[in-house]
Amino acid sequence: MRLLVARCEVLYTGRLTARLPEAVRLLMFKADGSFLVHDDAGGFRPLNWMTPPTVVEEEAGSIVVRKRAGKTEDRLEVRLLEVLSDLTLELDATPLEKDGVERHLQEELAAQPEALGEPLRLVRREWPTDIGPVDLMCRDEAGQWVAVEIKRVATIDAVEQLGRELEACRGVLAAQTIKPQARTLAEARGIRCVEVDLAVLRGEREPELTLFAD
Amino acid sequence: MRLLVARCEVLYTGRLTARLPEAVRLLMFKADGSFLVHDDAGGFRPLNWMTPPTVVEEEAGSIVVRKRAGKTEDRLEVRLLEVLSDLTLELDATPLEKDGVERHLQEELAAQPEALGEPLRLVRREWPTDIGPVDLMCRDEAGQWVAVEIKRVATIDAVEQLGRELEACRGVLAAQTIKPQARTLAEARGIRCVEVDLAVLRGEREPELTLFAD
DNA sequence: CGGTAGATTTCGTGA
DNA sequence: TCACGAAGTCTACCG
Repeated sequence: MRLLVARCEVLYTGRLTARLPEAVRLLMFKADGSFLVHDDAGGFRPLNWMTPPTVVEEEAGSIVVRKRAGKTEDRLEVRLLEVLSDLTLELDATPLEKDGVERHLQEELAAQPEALGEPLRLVRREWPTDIGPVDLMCRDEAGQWVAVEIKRVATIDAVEQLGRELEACRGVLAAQTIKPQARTLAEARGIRCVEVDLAVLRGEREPELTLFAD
Repeated sequence: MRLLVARCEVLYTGRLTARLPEAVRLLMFKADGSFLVHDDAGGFRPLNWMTPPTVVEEEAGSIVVRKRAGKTEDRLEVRLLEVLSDLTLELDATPLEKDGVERHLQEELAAQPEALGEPLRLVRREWPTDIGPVDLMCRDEAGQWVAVEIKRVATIDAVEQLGRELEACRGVLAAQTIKPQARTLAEARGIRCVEVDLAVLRGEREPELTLFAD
């Protein structure tokens, strides 16, 4: 990785056009071809950037980062006015080990569909349909099909997505969080809502009031 | 901004839990309180991060970045094993000047709704409805209401969004790009699709075949 | 402060 | 390559 601190002007042309006026910023060149322009604010997102694969061309006082993006070209032009620091270093690249995303929720609910609040029998995970896959396809005690859509946070879009499937079967929306408007729309469409807790599903925590148990 | 290059282990607990095993990485502390962990791959996104407002606590060989997020707390713990570089610098913060986002498309189409392919009269921009605002609300020659939804890239979700409004009026979906599935669904629901070009709307380029005109 | 929609979303996965 | 859906999405805006 190369870290360049410089007074510079940056121009981007691609999906939109954007300009960064002359100022002192951090320019970051990653070994994988990524290029990022950061300043001292704006949080997690760079001001400008380009993701790999890129081509970097450097000349005196100017850097151009290019990338073929469809039929057009994405292009970042950096005009260097003053270089304050130029540091190259060797970093490792290790994967991030995550736990708690939607897939884990799906695994737990597949193993114990009764956690959805009624006796359900799992028929298939990732059931392919014309319009897209259903997360869990189940049957209830009456033998009727029940499509289960799982989200970490359910918004109105999740209701729409589930609504597309429901011609001949019931629907259940399961999420760690369900937005009020999503709940309202879901219930108006006959979709049952269940809020689930991953830690409870895994038996790592008791349902309800664990926080205040002594 | 402070740039710390160190061999470290990073633990995140919050919306999920994640761990970065021991390796050499770049730790970035921005003046606004942002904290980012980058390695030499993975493109634009940090491996771990925390957006402001944060509290940073540093002790010998360990850094903790904390943030209150709702009722729980987001927490990043960094165990420092070896510091290879520690650089503090003064950067400027200037805004990015963008052009070509959805709002610009809306401005142009509001000024010339006939660019949507039929004689339309604009009644209001950002018309508030129960379920959300309509980008452009127009009337056609017959006096019927026409709701126009504008996207930079239209997917199936844009069709759904527009479909919610269409009880008593027609719908037009305008975008720079319309995905094939979105187009199919839209037409099945009586929603007309128009692909528009911002440069053409602004008169900066001729419609069609400009690329190959000599 | 909560909810919604936009983003150069980015990123992964499957057809 | 294309298309769709998740993301610790983040971020701005509006109530």
